[in-house]
Amino acid sequence: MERSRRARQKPATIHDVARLARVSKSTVSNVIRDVPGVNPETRERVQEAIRTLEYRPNVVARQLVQQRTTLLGIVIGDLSNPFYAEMAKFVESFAAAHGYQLMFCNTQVDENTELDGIRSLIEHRVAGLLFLAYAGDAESARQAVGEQLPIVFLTCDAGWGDVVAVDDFAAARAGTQHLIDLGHRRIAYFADTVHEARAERARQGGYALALQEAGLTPSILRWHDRPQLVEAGGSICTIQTALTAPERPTAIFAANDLHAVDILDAADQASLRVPEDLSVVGFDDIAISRIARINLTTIAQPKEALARLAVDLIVGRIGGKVQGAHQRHSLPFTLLQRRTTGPSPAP
Amino acid sequence: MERSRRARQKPATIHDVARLARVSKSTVSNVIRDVPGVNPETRERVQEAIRTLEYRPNVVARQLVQQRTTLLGIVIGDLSNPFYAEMAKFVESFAAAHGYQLMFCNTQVDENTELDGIRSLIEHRVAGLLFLAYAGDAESARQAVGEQLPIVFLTCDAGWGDVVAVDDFAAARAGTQHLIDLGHRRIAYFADTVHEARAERARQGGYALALQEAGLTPSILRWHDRPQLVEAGGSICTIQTALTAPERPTAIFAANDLHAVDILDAADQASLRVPEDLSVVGFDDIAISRIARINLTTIAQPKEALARLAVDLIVGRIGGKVQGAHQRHSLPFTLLQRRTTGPSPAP
DNA sequence: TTGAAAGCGCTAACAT
DNA sequence: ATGTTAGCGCTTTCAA
Repeated sequence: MERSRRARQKPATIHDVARLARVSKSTVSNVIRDVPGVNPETRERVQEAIRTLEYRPNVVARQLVQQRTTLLGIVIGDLSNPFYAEMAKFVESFAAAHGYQLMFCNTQVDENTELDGIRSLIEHRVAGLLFLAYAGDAESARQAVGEQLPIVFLTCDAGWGDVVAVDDFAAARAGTQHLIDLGHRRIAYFADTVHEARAERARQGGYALALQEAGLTPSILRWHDRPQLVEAGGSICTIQTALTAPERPTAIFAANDLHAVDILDAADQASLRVPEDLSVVGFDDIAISRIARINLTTIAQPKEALARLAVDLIVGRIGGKVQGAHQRHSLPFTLLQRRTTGPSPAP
Repeated sequence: MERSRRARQKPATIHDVARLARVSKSTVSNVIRDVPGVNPETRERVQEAIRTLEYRPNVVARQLVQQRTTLLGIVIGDLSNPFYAEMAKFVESFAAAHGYQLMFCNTQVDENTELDGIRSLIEHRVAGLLFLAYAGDAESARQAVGEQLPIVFLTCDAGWGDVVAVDDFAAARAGTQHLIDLGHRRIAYFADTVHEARAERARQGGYALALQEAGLTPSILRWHDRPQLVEAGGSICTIQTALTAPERPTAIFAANDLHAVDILDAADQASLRVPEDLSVVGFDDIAISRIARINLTTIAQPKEALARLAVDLIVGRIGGKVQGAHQRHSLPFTLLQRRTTGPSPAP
């Protein structure tokens, strides 16, 4: 018993199976891979041997000889944002349906770790790379990746590789327009901390255009380093101050739902009523936004469709079914009018 | 140009580097692995070649020859639960700090897919397996895994492998006792849908014991298949009915924060005031529970410490630094009294 | 229908 | 200080 345990410390190999079944490695290989034309009797003998040895094919060896893996690298900005977690979940399930596994790399920490993560993914010879909101420097990532790998940017964009996303610019414009239509004149944008990201810039751009068309003045808020502090037009103050000052915004368009919830929370703490005193629009439609206590007006992204398309696309590229120049897929967004937006308060 | 592109379709190998640098493969290998005793000049020549060829060591080949990987398999119940997403994030970062990558497998879908996922992880020769709330059948998973792999159950338990978790039983008991101390007599438990899981059973057990000691009668609620419908003591009704019936509970202990938020939402829709009419206690302390609009009384788990310990443990087992029987680490929980619990309403 | 043999890219003795 | 060699476990021609 003790002996057989020890003996099995090293997992059985195809060779062990072949010996036990008294066939050659090739025959075992044929059985494993379901190649037709194996004598049923032989097949049974091999399978018997596989069972008794608890043999598990070594994918590492297979990958080496086949010169390809069924691994997809996924780079996630921040898993603790439910939007990305949900996206990752969808991606995982579609990838699995195509026979791909996910190696992942969450990389909020710092830019070098991030690059190391990407490098590690590549050294593992992932068949493709999926970026879910990459925040780092686009150029250095591009260099680390090189040319020989299908890349898909999902709900983000770095200017190279395929892109699957909603039209962030149009979406932000629509969200802002909704506020303008409600009569608001002082509408602020609550920016994401990752201001380099293209998606973030596009959202901000859509916001700015809507304001400009209405003859209004943009005003950008963003978290400062320390909690509860925001930067607004170069000066720093508490979020409560920003929300209650004389020239306070009557409406805020937030870069994402998490930020919108932060605003809601600050408003509550400043005894501001939503939407009577302050309207808030978010972006993403995460699960929590739907409950009665939040009931956030937001731009919904079609998460499942985005994930499916991204996976189909990258799998297509890997298999050579998709070729040619970078594609750009823009899926429709939806403005969900819930209860955090209402008419502008009288001046 | 076109030619050089084509030429680089296949990534450079150690052999290419050796040829270009006019040394042997071993020397290149020594340079890559930072083996001391390489002539500085030679080293420079090799590094030059590596740069010009954009050479990236093939981890797959290395893994094959070294007979080990630096991959950790992580099985996640439900990534869309922020608790698991946050845990996964911590695990990823500690694993990366130890030089390990994560292959992941989210598997709510169905049990077979789940087993396939585990099998795939094993065939990829992950060095260890981390379970974050495994929901499937413990025995079949155990069989799929076999004996030759370090396993750590993190915030869950299947009765085999190391366990890193809080004392779910004691925690649930404490949470329930808090409600009892507030004078509540009809306290229900809102169960997780995954009732086989040991952690879930432990929580339910702690709840039951606290009630029993106080001479009160347990009552279990859980989601039915269709939304908004719950099972309570064999009968099925809407959640609103369950919360407003004559014999309604005045307090609910929920299996996790997500469920607690569901209760809050249902209470809002039934015009029940929290905590005046209904007290609610959760479990996990996810980020959203902290905002003013939720302000959920809950049992907090030390997420970062749990993740760190789990990773240290599994890395220790892999490296042989940790040996012997399965360990069971119980980390302290904290009852966070916030604003969803208050005195029982007068009868 | 089965087997023999070459080799995927790398590491790790062992020689030189 | 560097090179030679023998595999790691598998797939895949090609022969038998």
